[in-house]
Amino acid sequence: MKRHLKKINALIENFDVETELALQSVSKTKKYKKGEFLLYQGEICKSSFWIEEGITRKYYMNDKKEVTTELLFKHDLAVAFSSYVSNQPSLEFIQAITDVTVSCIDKNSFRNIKENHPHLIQLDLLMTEYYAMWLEKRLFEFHTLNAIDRYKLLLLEQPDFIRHIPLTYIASYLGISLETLSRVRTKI
Amino acid sequence: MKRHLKKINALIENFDVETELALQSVSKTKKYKKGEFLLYQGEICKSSFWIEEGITRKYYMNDKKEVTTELLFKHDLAVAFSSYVSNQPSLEFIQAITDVTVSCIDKNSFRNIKENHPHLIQLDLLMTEYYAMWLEKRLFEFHTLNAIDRYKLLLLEQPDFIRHIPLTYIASYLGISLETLSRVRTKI
DNA sequence: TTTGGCATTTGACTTAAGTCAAATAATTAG
DNA sequence: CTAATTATTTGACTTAAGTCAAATGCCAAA
Repeated sequence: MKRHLKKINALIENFDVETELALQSVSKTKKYKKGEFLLYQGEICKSSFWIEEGITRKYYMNDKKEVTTELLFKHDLAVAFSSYVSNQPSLEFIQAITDVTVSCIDKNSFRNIKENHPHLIQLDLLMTEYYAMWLEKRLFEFHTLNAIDRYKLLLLEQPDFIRHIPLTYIASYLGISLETLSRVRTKI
Repeated sequence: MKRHLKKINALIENFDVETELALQSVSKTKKYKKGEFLLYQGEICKSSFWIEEGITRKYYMNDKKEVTTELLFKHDLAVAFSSYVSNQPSLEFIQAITDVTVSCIDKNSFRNIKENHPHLIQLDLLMTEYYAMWLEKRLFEFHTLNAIDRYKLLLLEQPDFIRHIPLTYIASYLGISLETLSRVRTKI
């Protein structure tokens, strides 16, 4: 996964000036306050959000309960993927859980500039591959680890981030109840 | 998801003859007997397998138990994705569960011809998007459905599954024990 | 600095699904 | 066709995690 991020960075480093400008031309800086929504469930996701600062999460409602699907930090890309790709209403919300600054990239404009900038379609592919690998990893962890071990792994992989996030979100991200998470924490 | 498959097909229909030939030049028909392996755990996945005929599955071992990650049918693409993308040893086996015929596409050759055939990188992107959406859907189903409903959904979406596939594989694909699956089946 | 509202923990109980063992049923090989 | 093997079902019991309710901790605004 890390290796793949390096590939992505290497590609971006090698962008020619034109490509860089094109990308800038379709990007727009936006700011959201803690608690505000970058995307609502039911909306079609028409842009991707490159996190410049702060933390966001993706989640959906199931049975009046929130299921957090992803936690996104500085230099992550927040998108309601299926909605973005297939132009269908999003099942997910995207919400700022701290004040955030994002670089908002319009989807249609990005599609347009991809035509003339081969590096950009490569970037798109690499990012999508990265996301698919991340999803595979997440599925794998749900199948092979119990609540305790999933929490331990999260601590291991994202130690500092976890500090700033309410346990409710972490529990729902780990797919366990808040109470179970609380109990897990005492056992570590 | 269906809409996305249509996009993929539309793209393939519109391939120019050169692209088509290039693709053929890196493809090679192979046959496997029931039970044989297209890929072993630990191998680096250096090709993708387009299923022409038959059924395969992807699975890994966890605690001496098999976890089936994907069942693949005619016109599906079987790849150990993370291994393929990041050149790391595969955690997964790919196994023929009936006699199968596949069109085996060499990864490096495919990467080479992508350079000169822009349609092919578009194809790559669309296929990867499709896989990522499928993974999202699978995660969603694990989080929102219990054993009974996951089985019902499988019956609904892939009725032909059940006919040709031993229950052990179906159970491990649904993430439940064989016994639970057996009990679920009586309750339908 | 107090108060009201979240966030977290703790306790008692329930439940979905797993495990282990054994009994049938269905295929396959000889 | 029959034995052997493999697949599936059934039963009794266990367990990880969920639920509901209450207690405690913690911060932020008045």
